[in-house]
Amino acid sequence: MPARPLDRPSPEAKPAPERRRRLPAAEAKGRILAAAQKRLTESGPDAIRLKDLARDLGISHPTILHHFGSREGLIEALERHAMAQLEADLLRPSDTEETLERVHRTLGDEGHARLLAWMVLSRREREPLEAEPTMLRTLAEAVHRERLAAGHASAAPEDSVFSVRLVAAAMFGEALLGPILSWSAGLQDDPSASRRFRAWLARLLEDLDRADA
Amino acid sequence: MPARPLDRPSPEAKPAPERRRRLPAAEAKGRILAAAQKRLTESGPDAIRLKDLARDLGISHPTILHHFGSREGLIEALERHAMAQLEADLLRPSDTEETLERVHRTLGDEGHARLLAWMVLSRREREPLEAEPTMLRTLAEAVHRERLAAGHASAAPEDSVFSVRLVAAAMFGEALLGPILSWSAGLQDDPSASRRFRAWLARLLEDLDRADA
DNA sequence: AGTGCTACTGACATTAGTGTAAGTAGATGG
DNA sequence: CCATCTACTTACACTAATGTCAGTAGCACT
Repeated sequence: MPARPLDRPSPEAKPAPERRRRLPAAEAKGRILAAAQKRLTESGPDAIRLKDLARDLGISHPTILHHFGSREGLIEALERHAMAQLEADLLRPSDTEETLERVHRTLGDEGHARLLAWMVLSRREREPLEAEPTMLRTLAEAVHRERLAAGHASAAPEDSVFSVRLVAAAMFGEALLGPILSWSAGLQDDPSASRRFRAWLARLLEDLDRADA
Repeated sequence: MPARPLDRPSPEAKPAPERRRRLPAAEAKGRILAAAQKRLTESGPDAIRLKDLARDLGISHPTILHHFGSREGLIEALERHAMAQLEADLLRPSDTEETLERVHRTLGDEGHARLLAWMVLSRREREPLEAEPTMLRTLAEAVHRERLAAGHASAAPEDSVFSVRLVAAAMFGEALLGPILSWSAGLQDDPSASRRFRAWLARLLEDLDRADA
């Protein structure tokens, strides 16, 4: 039986005609982005292959190209998407320890640290991440106001900036290297080590808020 | 004139016979690893392409395969090489601020943070980095001894572990995200911001060493 | 000098990955 | 109910990357 490549695949042969589903563009893009992010955070930088991604979603790979133009376009959309999500996740205020836990969830379990790291690594030539959010500034200002309100007389604005910077860098490093750090510190498989560390850090930060240097 | 593909490329046509150089295997491997590391830290994860690497070195790409068996073999060798180098760089003791500066140089300027991040990202399935060094443990023990020696009565061993962990995570994060953090904090292009931050952190750590909680 | 070992090379096979062309079919508005 | 728009598909073209093969040549040893 000769194949008729471009015709519809002979309806009488296929048991289930498998009615094709057609999503609105925004919805399709969203699903593709989510799947790409999952692949990236779970399996690393080399895991975003159009065909694999398409297979995950049960679609064909040109569909992805249809929505994003090119692989590069997908990557850019993914970066914008991830940065927006990260910013939204981080800018909800709460008390110190709870904030650290939330940041840890966002950065660690949800894979935003891996995503961010990958973005930084694959960015060639120092071109800045477009539309850089000014999260840290916002946070630092909030911290500074709190310190003043708490009667911390000698609080310098730069101290607050540095505190926030320390937390950001440390939580990012902890999210990426956590298991390695635990191992390297000799606490082989103590899953609570990371949480105790965050609690310890929260206390340290609260001391900083109060201390009158 | 018919080509004679497999013969030597017709000596009378080549102006300079360009005498071939032959290195001892260890030396050749070392050069290849160094070039691979340079590419990785400068241009990101996708930059280790055998042909490009070979061109950098003025050799042919099968030479790399000859020495490392496969691209994967090269990657593994690169990881071992980098971890050994990192450990050697970090385990030389000195005073707090100087240590931070040295760690920053190693992690930042020399690109070990990028390398480490890439190793973590591309590691599939949580397989541990083989031969994990116990750097942090060693450092934490040193810190703890110093605290006791300085008369810090209530020093708990875990506090030292956490201090070291904080520094490790923070310096790693700072090395990778430094410019982004500066930007995000509103200090656009102040190149000394990162150094002032490290000095601030060094003072904080020294306070921790002395504080009697 | 000759011989053996192996670092190294050019040419090629293979595969995998991005992107294109052309056509199919689901939804929506008239 | 028809026309149009576009999400989506299959088949294919092209490129680039890893890896193989057979052969070349530098270097050490006798």
